[in-house]
Amino acid sequence: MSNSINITGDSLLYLTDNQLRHGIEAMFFAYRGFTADPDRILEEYGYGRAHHRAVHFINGSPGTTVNNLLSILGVTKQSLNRVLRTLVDDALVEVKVGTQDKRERHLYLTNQGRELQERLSSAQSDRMRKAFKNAGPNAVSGFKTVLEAMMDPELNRIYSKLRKEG
Amino acid sequence: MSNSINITGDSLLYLTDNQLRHGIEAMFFAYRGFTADPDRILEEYGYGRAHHRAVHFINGSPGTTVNNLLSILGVTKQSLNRVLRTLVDDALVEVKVGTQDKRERHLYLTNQGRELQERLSSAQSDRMRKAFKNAGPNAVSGFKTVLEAMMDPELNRIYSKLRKEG
DNA sequence: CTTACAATGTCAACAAGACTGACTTATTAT
DNA sequence: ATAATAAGTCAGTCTTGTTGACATTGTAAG
Repeated sequence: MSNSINITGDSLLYLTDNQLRHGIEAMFFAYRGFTADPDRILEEYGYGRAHHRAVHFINGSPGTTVNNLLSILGVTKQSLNRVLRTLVDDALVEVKVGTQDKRERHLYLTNQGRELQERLSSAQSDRMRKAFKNAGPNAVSGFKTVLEAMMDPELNRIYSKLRKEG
Repeated sequence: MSNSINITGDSLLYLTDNQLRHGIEAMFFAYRGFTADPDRILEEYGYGRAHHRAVHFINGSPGTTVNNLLSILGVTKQSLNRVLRTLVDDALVEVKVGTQDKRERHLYLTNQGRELQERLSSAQSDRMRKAFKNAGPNAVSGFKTVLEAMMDPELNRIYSKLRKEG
C-alpha cells in the first residue's frame, strides 16, 4: 500500500500499486491468449500443454537427453515420462540410445512430430507476430527486458543458454 | 520458416522466427517466475492458483457476482464453486444476497481474506517491482503494450474495464 | 572385479483443477 | 402461469502434477 514511492518524482510514476496490479493482470490475461491457439490444435490430438512443451523443447534442442529436458521443464521424471511415452507411441518423438554414454536417451522429433510442432508454432507465432507488429520494435525490446527480469535466476540461465544455441 | 521478412530492412529485424521463438520461451519462463512466490504462500494454506485468482479479483471488484467472476476467470461454475466453497468455509470470503436481485450472490473478502490477499499481492508485486525497476520506464510501457496486443479481444475488453474501475 | 553411482523407466496411489451433463432451488421477467 | 436467470450441487472423467519404491542398464572408482 505504499504509493509514497510516487512522491519522489515522475520518473518512478510507473511503480504505483495500481500499475503493478495491472501489470499482474496483464500477465494473467496475456498468458491465456498466449496458450489459446495451441490448445485448440492440441485438442485434435487429445494432447495437453505438457505435450506442447515437450515437443517445443525437443524441436529446439534435437538430441537432448531426458535429464536435460527435465531441468528445462521443471517437472518430475514420472510426469514427463507419461507424456513422452504417448509421444513415442504415436511416433511423434524418436528415442536414440547414446553412443558416448549408453545410459542416455536422446530425443528427436519425427516428421510427424515436426508437423505438429509446425502447426503449434505457427499458431503461437502468428499471434506474437501480430502483437509485436502492433506494438513496434521499442515495445518488443521492453517486453523482453521485463520478462527476463521477472524470471528466477536459474530459469534465466536456462533461457539464455537456449538463446545462444538456437 | 520465412526469415525473408528480414530482408526488407532493419526496422523489421525483430520479427524473425528466432525472435518469435525466444519471445515464446520468454513468456513460458517468466510466467513460471511470476507464479513461483505466490505458490509458496498458497501451499501453507493448502490452496492452489485457482484460489489466488478468485481472491485477487474479488479484492479488485468487491461485491462482484458469481457470474461476473466466472466470465473474468473463464472457468465453469462447478470449477469455481469448489474453490469458492473452501474460501467461504475458511472465512476468507463473505457472501451477501443481492438486495436488488435476490438471486445474485455478492462476494467480499473478510479481514482474513484481505490478509491473504495482501501477502500474495506483496510477493508478486515485489518481483514485478524489481523487474520494472531493473528494466526502466520505457521497457515497462513496451511490456504492457505487447501483452495487451497478445490478449484475445474479449479478454482485452475485460482487462480494460478493470483498469477503469481500479 | 566389485561396489557405488547415474540415467532412465515403471508401478501405484493420490490430489488439484479443469471439464461435461443433468438436476434443483430461488427469484425475476414476460 | 410460464419461461428464463443466478446459483448451487452431484457424479463422473481427464490432464498433469506430486511421492515413494523399485528395476534395469551402464559408467566410474576403489
